[in-house]
Amino acid sequence: MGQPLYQKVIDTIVARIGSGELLPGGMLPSEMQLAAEIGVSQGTARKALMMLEQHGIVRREQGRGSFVTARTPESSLFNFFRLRENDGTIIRPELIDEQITQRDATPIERDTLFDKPEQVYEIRRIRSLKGVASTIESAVLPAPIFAGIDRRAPLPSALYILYQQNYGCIVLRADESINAVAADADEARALNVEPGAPLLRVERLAHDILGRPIERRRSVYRTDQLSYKVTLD
Amino acid sequence: MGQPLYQKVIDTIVARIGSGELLPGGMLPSEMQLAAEIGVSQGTARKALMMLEQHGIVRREQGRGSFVTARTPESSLFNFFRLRENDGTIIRPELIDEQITQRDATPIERDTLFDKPEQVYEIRRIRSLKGVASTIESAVLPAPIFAGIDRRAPLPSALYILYQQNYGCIVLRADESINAVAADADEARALNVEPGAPLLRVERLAHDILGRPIERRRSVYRTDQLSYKVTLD
DNA sequence: GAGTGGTCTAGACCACTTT
DNA sequence: AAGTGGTCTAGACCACTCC
Repeated sequence: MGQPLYQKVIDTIVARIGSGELLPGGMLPSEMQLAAEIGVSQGTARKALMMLEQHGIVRREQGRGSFVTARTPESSLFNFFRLRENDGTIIRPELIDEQITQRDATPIERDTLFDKPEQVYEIRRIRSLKGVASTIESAVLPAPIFAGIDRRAPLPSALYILYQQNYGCIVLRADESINAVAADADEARALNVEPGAPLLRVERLAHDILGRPIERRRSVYRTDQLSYKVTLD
Repeated sequence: MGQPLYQKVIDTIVARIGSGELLPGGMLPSEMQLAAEIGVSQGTARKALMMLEQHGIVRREQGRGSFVTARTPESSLFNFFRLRENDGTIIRPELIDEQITQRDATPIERDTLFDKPEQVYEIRRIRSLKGVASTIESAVLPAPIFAGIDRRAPLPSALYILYQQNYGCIVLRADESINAVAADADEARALNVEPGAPLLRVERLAHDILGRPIERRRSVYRTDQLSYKVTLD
């Protein structure tokens, strides 16, 4: 055997999720069923399920079963939206403005997004926090994967739920690059600050359950009242 | 049994590390030895060791053994120092200036640091990246735990190695709160930027292997050439 | 009561490192 | 050759959920 048997179990389950055979929130076969199907022992199926749980791909509940991780609007939004009150309280963003366009991919977009798309959708949004316009976001998606997303406006606040429910893309990881920048004229107007005021710029590349880079996002935040909070380990 | 047996194994090992009986980098007993010592099966000792490995507390190597995680200057520094080149390359900071003082703890320091210390050490440093003064840092430590650290100046660039090797504190987790701020007069002078220029302010609370909050740190970074990079999942 | 995952054991064989 | 961790199996009992 070139690879461990539990890896075969993992691959099988991830493939079934990716193909839509297993839906987010849906129940997986039990340890015994999986073991019998794939031809391994119950302990090996168990190890695979535990590893999938560690990766956040499945959730296991004693007495009930194993389920494909369904990111709720709450968990999905706040796992990747890190702005918090200074005491750590979560805040619900509210949509102020939204534009969706389809256009040619820039060279860097084509090179960094999955499958090197020639066309992308760009979702531009301005959202408020606690009644104050606080975020400007631009999300860029490969058009082949998210076909027709421009006809779904207005989009929900939690985009990743939309990706999951309508396009089968479960976002599990995002790499972010953070800088302090001075507000330009457009940003100052949209966020109601002075030009040159310090803003937090966050550039993100989000990956789905198969590790495919499926979204580039650039966000600009006011952080005079709120903070970006993260844990390192 | 109120708690799982593997938890007993974990607690035993963590206690031995915390007490100095097991040193960072040192070898742990084998799975069989641990099982015999604590009175569990080899599989249970194995599970405990694997969980400790996931938490980054031990490292396991096939054919060699299990070892207490020794954070090298490289891994320790760059796991918690997130400034990178825009392409992700790591950068080695160099010390420009350092001051260590002992003083009364502020109320918030006393309340958030381990054991509510009345006295703290404060380490103020300015460091350069790629030849440009880029970071101002202030680390605040409980004096009872870090007794005499003020006599160790000049300190190494990787403070967490010092904490580990001389005070038995292995830093494994840090909660950070990030804001974009405008440079004040002092910061502008130290970092050679205009007053009001955007800077990244990072406030950190670092916890050791026992979960004790042992350092408050406030850093201010220039991010015009570099970026703070982090992965969310 | 039936089915699920959680814990624990005992043993086997393999791959790797060290002596 | 001896010792280590890595994989895999088979089986037991428990705690929990659902019917």
